[in-house]
Amino acid sequence: MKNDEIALKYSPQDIEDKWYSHWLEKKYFHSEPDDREPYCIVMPPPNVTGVLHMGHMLNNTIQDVLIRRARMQDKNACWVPGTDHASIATEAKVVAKLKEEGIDKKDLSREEFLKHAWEWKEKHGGIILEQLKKLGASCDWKRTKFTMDEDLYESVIDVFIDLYNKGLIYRGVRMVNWDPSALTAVSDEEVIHKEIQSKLYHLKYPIVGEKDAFVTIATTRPETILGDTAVCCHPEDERFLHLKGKSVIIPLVNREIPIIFDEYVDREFGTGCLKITPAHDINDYHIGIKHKLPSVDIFNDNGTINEKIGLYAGKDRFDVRKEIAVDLEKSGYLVKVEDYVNKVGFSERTNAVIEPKLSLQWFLNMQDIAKPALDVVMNDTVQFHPAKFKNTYRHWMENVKDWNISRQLWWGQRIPAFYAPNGEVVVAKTKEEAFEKLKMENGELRIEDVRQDEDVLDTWFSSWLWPISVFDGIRNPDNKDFKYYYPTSDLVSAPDILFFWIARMIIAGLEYSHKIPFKNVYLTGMVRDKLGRKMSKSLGNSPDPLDLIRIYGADGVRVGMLLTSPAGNDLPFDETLCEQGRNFCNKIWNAMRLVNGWEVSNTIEQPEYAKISIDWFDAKLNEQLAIIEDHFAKYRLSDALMATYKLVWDDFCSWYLEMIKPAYLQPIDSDTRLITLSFFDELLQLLHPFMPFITEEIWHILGVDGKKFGIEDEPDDDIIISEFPKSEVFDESLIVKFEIAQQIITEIRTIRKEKNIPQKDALTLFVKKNNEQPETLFDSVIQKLCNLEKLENISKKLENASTFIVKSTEYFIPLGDKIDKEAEKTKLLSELKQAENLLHSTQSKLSNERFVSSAPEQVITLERKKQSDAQQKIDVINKQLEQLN
RNA sequence: GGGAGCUUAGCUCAGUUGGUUUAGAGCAUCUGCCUUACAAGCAGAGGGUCGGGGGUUCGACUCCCUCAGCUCCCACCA
Repeated sequence: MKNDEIALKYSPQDIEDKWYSHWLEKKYFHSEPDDREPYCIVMPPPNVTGVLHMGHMLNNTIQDVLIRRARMQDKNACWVPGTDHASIATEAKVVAKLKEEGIDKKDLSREEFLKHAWEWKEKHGGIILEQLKKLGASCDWKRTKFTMDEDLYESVIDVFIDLYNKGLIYRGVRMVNWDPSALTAVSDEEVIHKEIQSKLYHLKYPIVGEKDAFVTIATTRPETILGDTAVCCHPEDERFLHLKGKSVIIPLVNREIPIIFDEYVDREFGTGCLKITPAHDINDYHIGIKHKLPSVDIFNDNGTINEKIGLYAGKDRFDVRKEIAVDLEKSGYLVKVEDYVNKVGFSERTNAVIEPKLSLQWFLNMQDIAKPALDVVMNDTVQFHPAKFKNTYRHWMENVKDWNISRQLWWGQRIPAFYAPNGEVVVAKTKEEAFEKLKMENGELRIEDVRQDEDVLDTWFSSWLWPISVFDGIRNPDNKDFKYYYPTSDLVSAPDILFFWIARMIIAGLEYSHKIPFKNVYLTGMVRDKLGRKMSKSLGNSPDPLDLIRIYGADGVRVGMLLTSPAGNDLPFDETLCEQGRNFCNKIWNAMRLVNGWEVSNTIEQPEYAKISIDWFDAKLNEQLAIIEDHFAKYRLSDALMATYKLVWDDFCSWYLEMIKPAYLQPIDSDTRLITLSFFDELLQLLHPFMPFITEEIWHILGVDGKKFGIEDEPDDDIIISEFPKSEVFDESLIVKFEIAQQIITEIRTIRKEKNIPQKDALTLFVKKNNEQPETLFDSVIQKLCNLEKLENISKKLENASTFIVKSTEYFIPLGDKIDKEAEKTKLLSELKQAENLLHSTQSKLSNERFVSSAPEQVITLERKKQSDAQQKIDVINKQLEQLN
């Protein structure tokens, strides 16, 4: 393609869809087992009804970088995408949608409701996966899975039955976290405790048989007095010992309840006297059991007061709290109200205030199966990046509680437990199987009387099998895919689901495959806004990722996401990051336009400056490749990107291309052009995992290897499947020598700027060697970049010249009357001061006997070198100063 | 109430087992340039007593103690 057909600026819109379809067409994303080394990532399945947010962007960009790089390293890369049925969240959405249509879930049968839910899933499910394509995600879409797919569903049921048969799953009445909005129990992990500004109500309970005598209790939840069954004091609290054996009357309710004594009570807190409501508080529940108290449940499932007591029936718990406070005050039972901060549990999914509730649920005993999962993380069989999360993980695993796995919902895997009318329960895969089992106990039983449990399983009870079940490894562990891809390589996730998901996947992996599910866990941070707030829909502080892609291009956004997000660190997101990414795209684009526009000459000789520039960049490239490899090995993707960014922008564009580019309208020799194109190719390959679209486009504009080297029958491959660059041995001394040249060039540029000398006016540079041999290797480059008509060695100082010193070599640029002696003098004096400071510090070290005797040889040699360098520099500067005077 | 981690330039972060001249990077800032690849750019420059205090050491951003501030996780104190 000729340059006049190429846009002046990179325009991503034109090319992203083109290349994405091309990649799909060529089936580059699809993987089948073969004899290569597998590299596999299973995508953390987003909620099927979700839309793409910034967290997904970050997470999936990282996964795509890892997958694309592995693919280019000739591993068999497989990225399995999919979605999660997210039972609570999806069911809540479907219920809300039906409500809008005037349909109440209560009026629907289970089958009717599920029909609506599946319709909703078909309509909205998968939007998020389509959005990921815009980002460039190179997932194996043929392997897309859904946690309620038939095979995954069956795997969940099989696992439930197996765990039940092993005695690890049990059913029992426990105090659980009840979500009055979703109308289901949730696990401990699904409850988020937040500090809430609330009130502490002090209430008087009249003592039975004593006139005008009361005990005062303090509570944050006055509405629960309806369910009180005792008042409790500390057995050694002298203030209350006289109440032993007495009773009190619950205000308004007028029920008589005993005064009991228990060491649980904190004498210092509140009034030192506690009301006991066993049905609605976990502590009270335990005290209730201990003291054999009755339990009075006062709530309906939706958080309204039931009719048991006859007061406030049907009213919401929070309305009643206000109302009862007023009523208590009116009747004289309210002593005072204090402001008080306490922690309240909220439902992770619905944000409703959790109600502790006694109910019959299914639980998984975690104690024993968690142990091996703790070990594999602590001994780094599964590696966490960053490793600091090992601590958090250990703490949770060592204190793991039984997992409430039943949910009072319909959307999900239905619990395979079946009941006979007499209450007998069996766990079986089908109703028929259950019937057979039940019939052995009860010959009279008819299959119509067998009833399946109404509840479904926690969503995480299906996603904990994800890395296994996407390959059908539960039902069919000997299948080819499972044996090849599992254990997967890397998991990219966020710390907030460390327990929900990651820990449980490791547990399930060890229990059901006897292997770890993945070797590395990369934990990203949270995407936050500029003010440090978590991005959320309710705050409206989250940009629409697709808008960002439209504005900055997918590659620009990817770079923006990755630039400042080291593993485990939060990403303070700012659109200017995407701008930086877009600018980088443009920089690469323009470098392409330069290289692409050159006329080639087969006759001209390769200039000296080009030869040495090529040697230098080759060394620099390999040096940086080694560094980038190291960053990747340590999962430091931001650092890998930044190193690549600087290599491309600074070393390649700002230095190398300027060093070799021919004068305007002059042709370039073919050797230099070819080697430059191959450097460009390597850089594009290095960039490709981060910036897939622009690199594929430029790769094709510049022409693949075949065209470039005049070999027309080279296969016409795409960059996506080309080979990722590897570092080779390089000449480090070239890099060090060039650094000196860079200093000289910078000094000359500074002089040009200070003296206002345009680049087109040629200068002369004189070099006077002092103590060391000046480096001349890059003289041709210095001459070219600084537009020097002459570069000459001299043995005497030069008058009326601007000077600078690099190492201990003096450089002079004759400028005639442009020399400002005072300014030169000031410059020299400040340099002198620096050198003297350095000299002093080295001298004081070296004159310290204990330093000389105890520091290692190397350090002392270095210090001596510093000292002599400083001394030399001081001498040179002093001589120059003499001359100025 | 326990536990973990963090505090280095205006912002976001590097800084490997204490010793690489005067602690680095990107962005931002300032100055000068529309120099035919690129103003979404080029060139140059400034900016930090490494949170405070103490200690160990010949030597501390790095190790120890202490104080302060921030963050996260866990926990049934009304």
